[in-house]
Amino acid sequence: MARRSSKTEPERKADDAYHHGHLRTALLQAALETIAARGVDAVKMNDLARRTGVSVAAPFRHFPNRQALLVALAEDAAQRLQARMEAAARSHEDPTEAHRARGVAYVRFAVEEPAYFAVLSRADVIAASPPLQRMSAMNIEAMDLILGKRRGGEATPSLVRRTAGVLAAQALTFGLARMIVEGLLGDITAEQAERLAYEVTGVLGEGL
Amino acid sequence: MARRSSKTEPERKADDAYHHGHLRTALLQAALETIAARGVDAVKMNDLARRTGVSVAAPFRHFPNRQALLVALAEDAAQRLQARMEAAARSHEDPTEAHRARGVAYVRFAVEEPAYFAVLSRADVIAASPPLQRMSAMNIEAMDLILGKRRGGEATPSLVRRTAGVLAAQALTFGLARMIVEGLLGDITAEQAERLAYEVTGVLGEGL
DNA sequence: CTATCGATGTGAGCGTCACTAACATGGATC
DNA sequence: GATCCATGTTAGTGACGCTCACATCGATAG
Repeated sequence: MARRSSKTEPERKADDAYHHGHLRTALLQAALETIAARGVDAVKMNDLARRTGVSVAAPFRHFPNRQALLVALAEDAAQRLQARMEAAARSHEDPTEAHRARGVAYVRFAVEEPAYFAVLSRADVIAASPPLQRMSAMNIEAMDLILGKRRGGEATPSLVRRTAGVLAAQALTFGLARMIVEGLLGDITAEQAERLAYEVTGVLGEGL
Repeated sequence: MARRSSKTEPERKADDAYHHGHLRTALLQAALETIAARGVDAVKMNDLARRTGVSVAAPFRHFPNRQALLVALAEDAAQRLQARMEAAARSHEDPTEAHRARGVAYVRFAVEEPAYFAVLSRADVIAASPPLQRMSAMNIEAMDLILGKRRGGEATPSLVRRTAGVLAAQALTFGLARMIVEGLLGDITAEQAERLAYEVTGVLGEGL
C-alpha cells in the first residue's frame, strides 16, 4: 500500500501525470487565469474543460464539484498569504512593527495576487473548508476578551485595550484590502497600496 | 403626458398596483427574505415568481434581469444605511464623536439588516449602478491626498495625518462589519457588535 | 507475457436557471 | 366603443453543473 502510493505519485503529490498529464494542476491554473481576468463567477467547469482540452466531464474526476475546485484554490491562496505575512514579520525585531508588517503584507498580497485574494474573499468557499474556517476564525478569542466573555475572571483594562488594538489592526488591513480589490479606491499600484497601508496602519501606532 | 404619468402612478412611485397588485415590491420583499435565509446566491428569478404567484416570465416585466433586481435592493439598502448613519451622527456635537457614531451605526446596520448589507457587499452589484459607485468612491479623494497625488501643491503633514485617520476609520468599520457578517467572529448579537465597534473605533481616537 | 484492476477520460443526457418571443387581458383614455 | 399600453402568460432556448455507462491505458500480479 505504502509502496504503491509512493509510485503512483512519483514527483511528490499534486503532480497527477496520467492521461492528460497534469489535468488537476492545469484546471487550477486555468481557473486562476479566469479569475484574474473576469472574476470568480466567471469560472465555468465547461470552459475550464474546453481550455484544457478535455471533455466536460473530465474535471469532475478531480473535483467533486465546482465549489471543491474553488476551495482547492483558496487553500493554495491561504498558504501563499501566510508565507508572505510571516516572511514580512521576520524582518522586524519589535513585535509591534512585526505586526504592522504583517498587515502591510496582507494588503500587498491582495493587490499583487488579486485572483488568489478573490477566492479567499468568498465566504461560501471558506465555509466549505474546515481548515480555512479555522484559519479565519483566529479573532474570536480577541473578541471574547474585549466583550468580557472570557471564562475565568475579568481581563485587566490594559489587556482589553491591547487586544482591541490587535483586532482593530486586523479589521483595518482586512477592510483596506477589500476596499482596494473591490475598486472602492479606484485603480492603484502595488507600491501605492503598500504606502497607503503603511500610513493607515500608522494611525493605530499611538493607540497601542 | 405629464398628466398621464401622474395618473398611472397614483400613490407616488414604486406602488405599481396593476394585475398582481404590487409585483415589483413583492419581488423585492421575497428576494430580501431569501437573502436573509440563504444568501444572495440563493435568489432565483424562478423561485421569486413562484412565491409571488406569477409566471416565471412576469418578473422580467419589472427588472430587465436578475442583476437589476439586486441593484434595486442595493439602492434601497444604501438609502437605509445612510439614513441610519446620519441619524447617529446628529446626536453628537463633537465632529470626532459624530464620525465615530457613524462608524458604529455602519456596523450596527450590518448586523441588524444582514440581508440589505449582503447585497451592498456585492462588488458586481455596486459596479452595475453608477449612483452606488459614486457613493462608494467617496474615499478616493482621501487616498489621493495621502499619496500626494493631489493636484495643486502639497498637503500639509497634519492634513495628511488627519486624512489618513479618516480613511483608517472607514477601513476599520468596513472591515469589522464584513468580518462580522461573514461569520469570521462567530455568532454575535447586535449589542455585542455595537460594543465591539465602539471599543475598536476607540483605538483610533488617540491617533486623530 | 498476459489477465486484471484502478485511475482517468469520453459521450450522451438530465434538471435548473436566466432570459426571450408571441400572444392575452384589462383599466384608462379618446 | 375602439384603442393603447402596462402587465401577465405559455412555450421555448441555450448555458451550465453534474451524473452515468462505457472506453483506455499504465502498473501490478500470476
